Amino acid sequence: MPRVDDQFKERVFALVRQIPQGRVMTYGQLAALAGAAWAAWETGQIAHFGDPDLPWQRVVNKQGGLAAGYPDGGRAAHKAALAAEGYSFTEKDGEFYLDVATLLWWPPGSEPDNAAPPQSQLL
DNA sequence: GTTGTGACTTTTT
DNA sequence: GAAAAAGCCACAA
Repeated sequence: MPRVDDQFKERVFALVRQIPQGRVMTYGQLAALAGAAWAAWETGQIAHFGDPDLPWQRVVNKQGGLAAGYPDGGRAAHKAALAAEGYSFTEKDGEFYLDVATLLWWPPGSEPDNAAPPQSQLL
């Protein structure tokens, strides 16, 4: 029997799979929607080992930056994948950051009062 | 076959 | 500003 609930993992997969092109989500967001805002780290691990077929390229960190451990080149591959889909990001000191204030997407029915809270907690 | 460690972030103290 | 903690899964010895 699972220790907690495997639904956390499946929930993350479902969310990522529902991310429309042109939008992005954050690990903390997926974790929060899955019921574990403090397990954002696990979300990334599950992402890599759980279902590589999902568009994890649309998943970025809370800073709007790129995933550090992305396969095949890490951030470079991630940035290329985003650019290939028409994402607009800003380059900063050799790293690329997305405009989470604009590209951040929430699943239907789970949207907070503000589509993009500037500095408030996710929940 | 079993055990131990590493690893894409986020939050809190 | 910095450090530690927190759901896993996979690989190696």
